[in-house]
Amino acid sequence: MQSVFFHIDVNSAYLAWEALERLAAGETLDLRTIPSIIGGDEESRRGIVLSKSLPCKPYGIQTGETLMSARKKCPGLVVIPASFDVYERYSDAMIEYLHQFSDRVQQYSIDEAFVDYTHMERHFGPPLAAADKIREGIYKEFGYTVCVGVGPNKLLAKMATELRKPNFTNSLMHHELDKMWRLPIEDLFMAGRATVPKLRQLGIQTIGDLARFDVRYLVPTFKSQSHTLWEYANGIDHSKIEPHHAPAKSVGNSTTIPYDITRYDDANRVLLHLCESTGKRLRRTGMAAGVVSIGIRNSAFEYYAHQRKLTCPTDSTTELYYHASALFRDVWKNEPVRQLGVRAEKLVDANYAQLSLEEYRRPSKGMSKSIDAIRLRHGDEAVMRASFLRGVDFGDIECPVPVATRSTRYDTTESTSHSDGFVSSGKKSDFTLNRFSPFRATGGL
DNA sequence: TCTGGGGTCCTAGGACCC
DNA sequence: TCTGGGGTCCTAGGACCC
Repeated sequence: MQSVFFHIDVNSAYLAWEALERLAAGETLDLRTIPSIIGGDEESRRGIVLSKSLPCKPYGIQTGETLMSARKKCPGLVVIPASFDVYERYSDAMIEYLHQFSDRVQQYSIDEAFVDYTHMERHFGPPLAAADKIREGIYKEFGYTVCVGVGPNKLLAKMATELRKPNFTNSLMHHELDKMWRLPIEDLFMAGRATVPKLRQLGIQTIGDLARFDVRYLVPTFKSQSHTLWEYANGIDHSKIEPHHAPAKSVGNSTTIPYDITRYDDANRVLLHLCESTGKRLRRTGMAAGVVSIGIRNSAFEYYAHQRKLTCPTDSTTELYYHASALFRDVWKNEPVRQLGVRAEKLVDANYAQLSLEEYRRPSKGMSKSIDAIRLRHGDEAVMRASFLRGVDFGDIECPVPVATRSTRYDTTESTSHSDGFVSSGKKSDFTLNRFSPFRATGGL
């Protein structure tokens, strides 16, 4: 029995979903009918184009280019900041819809999914007809267009989706491989920025060139990657649908600062903020970090990271911050910093995480949880760290602005020099969930 | 074009142990 | 002792994806 897979890819996902969300809220203008993009924060002036409407095409606006550059190309461009929580809702609805066609559905990213259609023909007809049914069904049900790729495996289904856009069904079966072989090598899945120049060096220009290449001559350059690349070029892929997203192996947050940070204290406050959001996500998912890492990008866009294994896993903001700050102190080269990141890695179940004696003595863990609870009820700004009260403007970082008149101070009894008091501001605001990506973005499919 | 923010996986070298 | 080899852990860095 020949396997059949579908790959579903939402056309201009963020923009389409944003447009629909606004129409549903009563707006009359459909963003899809004017030159518009979903991009970063306008004020930080460092955003990029994440998604664009079809009318952007004549202006040559590309996904990934800076907002400034896009604006130059099209002065009347409408720029909308991304609302990932909204897009996740639309994404989840689509996944649920797809389940009527097969119980083997894999959410691959926020706007892509795989469906294993093997053995399902008697329910919904031949693959191409079923693929059209999905494409038209999604449009009827939700009002946006998708491309559907049909292939004998996930790789070819995904490659098929790219053949014609938007709103098409394409097939790429084994006997149709020449459709893919004609494409330039950079169109191959896993042939990225670093790999493509090396392949070209070997005289490989198209996917077909790579398919015919003697794999032995790839090994010196690409090592273990050689066989994967060669197999992909030949349409070979044995990966299975993974219907349940695997538990996250790491969580983290990073941010680009609107101006380059040059002071140690400013960097620390950004780190603290990042530790708060990371810690909150850990606690919400019941995980604890066995490794803490920080990432630094300097004004020359060079990136370096540092990590540290913890003697005992933690989900406490204060502990994350203690380590993040120490790591930063260890490696910062005293150069202007434009981006900072904090990651929690080697995640373990917090319930099984071994607690050190020190942890027992500290109130920090319980306190982090209490603060989460207060914020859940009264908003993020209901409780804030005293160190934020100076109210430095971090632009796109949601740095709480002090509004406290009557404040209550909670002191921690921690012995670390990095502890911060918390201040209750009494201000109420809606609680917004931190963006959480349940999706796998792996090296493979 | 001067570049966001979320991830995963692989490799290689050094430390350390037997 | 001037000298082996294998295994594992830790860390840094690079590559890819959306």
